[in-house]
Amino acid sequence: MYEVLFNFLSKYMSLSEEEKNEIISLDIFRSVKKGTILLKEGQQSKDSYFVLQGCIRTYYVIDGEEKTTAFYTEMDVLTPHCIITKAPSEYYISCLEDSILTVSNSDMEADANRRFPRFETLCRMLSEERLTLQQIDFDQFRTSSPEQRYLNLIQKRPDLLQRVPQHQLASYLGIKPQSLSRLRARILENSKA
Amino acid sequence: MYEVLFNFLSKYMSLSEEEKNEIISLDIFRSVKKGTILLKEGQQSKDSYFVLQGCIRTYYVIDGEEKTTAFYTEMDVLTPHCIITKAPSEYYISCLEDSILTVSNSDMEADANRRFPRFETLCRMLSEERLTLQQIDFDQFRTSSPEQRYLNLIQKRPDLLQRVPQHQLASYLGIKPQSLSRLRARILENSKA
DNA sequence: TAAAATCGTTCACTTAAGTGAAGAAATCGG
DNA sequence: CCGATTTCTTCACTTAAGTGAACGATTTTA
Repeated sequence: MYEVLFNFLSKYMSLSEEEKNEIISLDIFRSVKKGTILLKEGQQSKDSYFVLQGCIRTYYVIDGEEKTTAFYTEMDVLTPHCIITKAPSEYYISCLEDSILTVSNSDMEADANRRFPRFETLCRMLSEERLTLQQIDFDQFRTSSPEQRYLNLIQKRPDLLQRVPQHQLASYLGIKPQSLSRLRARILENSKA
Repeated sequence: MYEVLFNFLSKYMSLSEEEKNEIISLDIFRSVKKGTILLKEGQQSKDSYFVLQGCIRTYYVIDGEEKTTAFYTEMDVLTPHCIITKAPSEYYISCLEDSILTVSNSDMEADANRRFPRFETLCRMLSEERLTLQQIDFDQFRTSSPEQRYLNLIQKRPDLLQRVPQHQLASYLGIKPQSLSRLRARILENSKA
């Protein structure tokens, strides 16, 4: 299990055995059942998640409707907004599948940053990279139609189509479930003709 | 001029006179005329920008049409995607108004990160904060209609309505200029009735 | 300052998304 | 294994965005 984590980290830096042991000693793995709510609207939390296996999602409840805004799968890091904004959470985090996560407290991270410059470098690089990749996603979302977004999703994250209910994908694409259903029928129709 | 920069940085950490002098010695200020293209599609660059005064924007050219995806105004930092992706730029960066920027090379930043742990901490905090704020923006964009996005823009960045041409705002809102024009007329109509 | 380019609005028409309802299919829970 | 819920699709209708064109109004620039 640690191998998956170390393998991920090795993309950014090589770790000494000592450092690996230090990480292991933190005992941060957690198994989470499908349906578990990790964070509720209004709550505050200091926990960040790294997905080793499975899928978690964030969603808002607006006028009684769930609006899914992100899916986190293998090798993704989720740091709840409320940790940065220091305000109660505006959204929910829930577990879409039985998952294995690492859970790290922001105090632990601050401590690690203080003690290991290399850890801080890793965090800086990771968040700079995430920021840019997300900007690219946002740009793409802004500049394309729902249909293009859907076709793009098929290319970029085909696994989501298999593991996520359609109505959750719909709000992720910025439309209603009925529209996604219609849009899919339209695409199928056009590819036939 | 340095005061504006130091004032910004003081939100994150206090700087010693030595550190301030070090920054001054880098000589990174640059005055840029309206209309100047700072980066072209296909080019690579190592320069990042901090806006002290003025406004710059990023835009893609898709099917011959400009699609504006971001505006950077006072106290905003723009790190071009190509620095992180290490690929040619997919978009343009252009100067909307006569502006005063700081221009920093990514080699300089890497050097500063190596020499000053505090600088690296600052960069980590800034990019973690930017990442979260941008996620919130993206969530809001996903979960709202063009009209809601426009009303939201009036609240959040009223200055943009004054300083940016409408057709650039339109693509920023994910719609066509004609639709923005109509949408504005509709809002005005409704607020009268 | 005059010609050219850019910009914003409007119009008529087309296309696609939102809405509310209904029903079939799949999944879940006891 | 069966009933209940959830999920997905379809339909008819409404609303809003896309398209192409036209026309002033501004701004640019030569």
